[in-house]
Amino acid sequence: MRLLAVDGNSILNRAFYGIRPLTTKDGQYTHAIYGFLTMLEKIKSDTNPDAVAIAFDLKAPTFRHKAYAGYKAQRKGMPEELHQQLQPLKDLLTLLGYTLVSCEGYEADDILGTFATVCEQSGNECVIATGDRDSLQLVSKKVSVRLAATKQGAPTAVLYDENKIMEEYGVTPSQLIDIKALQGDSSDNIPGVAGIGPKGAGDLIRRFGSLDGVYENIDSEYIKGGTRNKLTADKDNAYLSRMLGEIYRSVPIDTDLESYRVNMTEPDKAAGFMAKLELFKLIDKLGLHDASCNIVSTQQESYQVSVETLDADFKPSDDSVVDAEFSDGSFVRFFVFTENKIYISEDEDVFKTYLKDKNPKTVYDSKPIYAYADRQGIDMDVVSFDVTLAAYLLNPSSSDYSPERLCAEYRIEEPRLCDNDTEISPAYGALPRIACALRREIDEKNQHNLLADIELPLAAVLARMENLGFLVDRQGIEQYGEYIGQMLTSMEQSIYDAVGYEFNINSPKQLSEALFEKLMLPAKKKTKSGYSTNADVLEELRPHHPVVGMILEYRTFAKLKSTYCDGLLKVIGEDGRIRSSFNQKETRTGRISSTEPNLQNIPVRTELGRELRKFFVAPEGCVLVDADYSQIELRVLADIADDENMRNAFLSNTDIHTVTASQVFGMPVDMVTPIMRSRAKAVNFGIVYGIGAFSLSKDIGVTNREAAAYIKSYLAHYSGVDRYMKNVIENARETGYVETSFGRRRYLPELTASNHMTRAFGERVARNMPIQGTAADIIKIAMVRVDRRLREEGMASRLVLQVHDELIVEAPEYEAMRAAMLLQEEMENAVRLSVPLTAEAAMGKTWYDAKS
DNA sequence: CACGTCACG
DNA sequence: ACGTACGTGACGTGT
Repeated sequence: MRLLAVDGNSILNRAFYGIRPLTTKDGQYTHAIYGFLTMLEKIKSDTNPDAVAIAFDLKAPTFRHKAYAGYKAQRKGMPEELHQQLQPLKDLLTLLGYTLVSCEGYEADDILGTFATVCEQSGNECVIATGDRDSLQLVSKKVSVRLAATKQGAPTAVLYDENKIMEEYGVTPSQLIDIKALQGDSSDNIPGVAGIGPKGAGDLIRRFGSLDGVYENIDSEYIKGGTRNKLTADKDNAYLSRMLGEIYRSVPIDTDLESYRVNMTEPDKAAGFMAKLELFKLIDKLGLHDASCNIVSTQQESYQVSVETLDADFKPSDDSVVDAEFSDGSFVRFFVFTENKIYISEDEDVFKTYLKDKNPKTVYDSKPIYAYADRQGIDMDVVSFDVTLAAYLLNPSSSDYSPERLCAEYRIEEPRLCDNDTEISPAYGALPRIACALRREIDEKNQHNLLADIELPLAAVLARMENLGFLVDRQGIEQYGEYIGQMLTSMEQSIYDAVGYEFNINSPKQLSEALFEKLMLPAKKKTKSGYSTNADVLEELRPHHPVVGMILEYRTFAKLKSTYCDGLLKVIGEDGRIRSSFNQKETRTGRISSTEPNLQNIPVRTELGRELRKFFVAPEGCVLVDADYSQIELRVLADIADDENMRNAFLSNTDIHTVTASQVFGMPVDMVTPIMRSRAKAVNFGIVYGIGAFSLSKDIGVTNREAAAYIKSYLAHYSGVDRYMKNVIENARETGYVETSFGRRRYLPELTASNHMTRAFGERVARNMPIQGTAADIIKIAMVRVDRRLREEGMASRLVLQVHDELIVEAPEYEAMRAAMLLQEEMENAVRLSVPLTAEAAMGKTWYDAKS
């Protein structure tokens, strides 16, 4: 038979460092477990073993059989993020039916060596799975090694047999031990012979066959004087190293291969265990998906739901959930999920009646339903519950709010569906239970108001904005694009001339060849795959060569052409309007995002780019009304941090950056120079983002030291902000999350990481999210109110776009002034903070003109 | 599909 | 000793 012998610790290590970190909601790391099992599956499918043994080291200190006290004593303990995955992995492997092998005083590779020997002697085959090349010495006719590695997240396992080793090293497997005896291995504390490296050691062993052979021929003409002296001086070390490097092969373990057959007795438990670790992909991969639902609800009886056609009107019961299916915006069918039944109906009139009904509605996903109602001219009430929005509030870091995922996450059983002649997934049958669980958790976390007063009504507003779209001037964009295109062609030529040959300027790879190899410009910053050519770097290089400026200009033009001209032209509707999607469940801070196209990043900072906004227009007889908050994030900060100085700055209505400059530089407001103001402005931004002196110094071009002094002075003068920044992190460490003034949460497992970078990132997020998130809450409230008032007051003006601190309304000329007043009023009064909120409104025929 | 780059708040 | 501000989305290149 064929035994697969796995070096558990080695594979776990490879998985841990080879895959990007992943945690459950509460911060338990799981990526090494995930990586281990995908690797194991990969090797199993490559080798098709009859039995599997998984070897683990026992707890340190493991001195194995060698009487060498220093051996591995300096090896660092494993990081906490890895350690916390070890026991769960072992438990899971056991549940999956694998036999684990450990032995006091021996390391995993000794156990592998023992299996290799036993198989060899009994005429069985042994495949060793490890990430450690040391085990290559075990290879023989009957024993092969699968060397595990992760290539960009995907597991690979290269086969090493005798031929492959000869090909790669030019020696036999056992000669590898002799090579290592000479070259040593600092990571394993194997000394070797000082001054002999991999090359020398390989040459010697290939020539003389073994360590003994080398020393027998120590005086031969083939060994040069210098090498001879080194070998003689370290002879004892060489033989000690040989002993240390040789894997032990007689560990007292069960060597009856029959007892290592894989035997999973409780697949349900195994799947449940993985569900707890939120390793849902893995459950699928191991073919355990259905089973998982049965265990995750251990207390409940397995239940079934029947699927029926809805044949009459219905009054949805309190605990039913509705979902609807549309195709190109047209109604297809809708579902009513109750505890025991799923009703399906293709009757559009029944659905419309339901929408018009005043009963409370619990739906799976409300936005498409609002959008449909809006298109049908149905004035439907705000729903009372939306499953996906509730799930988003409970964990905005998730990227999947499907019923399948929610079932697994909230340990809710997926029912068995009877008479199911639709393609609907069984998890939908659990929607009533999911909704029930989410309601309870929303209440527990005090997020009911956030859901009911902000997110639920906002979904309807977004749906209407999506339906309406933003009118554009197609011809204008086309002409602008043609001009940009002509400019690009001529710039392209100038760049080729300046560099001396033609290449693809859009390729960072080819561009860096041109700049750093052909033109020999000094490279400043590296990326993963080469030298960076980003705008910061090019800006520094500008004085070195005239082509650099041309490339920078080329880049801005290329961006305008591809993303904005070509990109926008592709998505203009037949009626000349562009309809973006607004995603309410995307960001971890509570902002909304805009896609296909993204209308939240239309250029504004440079004049040429800003011109594009002239093609975002109001229809005949209408104008655009645009209002944006002034310094909303800093006002929120002043409020949240309860900082008296900053509050007073806003109360006195003086320019915040000027006030900050006067605080930081210690001088009266009227002595502040433009340079000081602009530096203070950068500090204000930096503070909101979680600041570091290094980045600040780079941003404003002062020394690290000066930047640090600015920050210090800032925090000394804004002591409330200083206090807040300290408190918010401390709090987040205790509770595991941060939250906005309105109770929107973000969990921060990063704060417990042992990696400095990761933890520092967590801390910056902790400082930033409550600020950015509260600002997001505020403008959402404003949107709900603006939309409500426009409709209640019978006005024809409508919201068309939100850009984080800016709202745009399309208004008939006759009511434009009124819309502008309404907009500004609702934005400023959306909430009451300890500082005033101000919004500036302006109007014009185009977005360009309507920006104040 | 990942990466580098760059557009916005 | 490490790498360097928060949050997004789209495009082109290259594996």
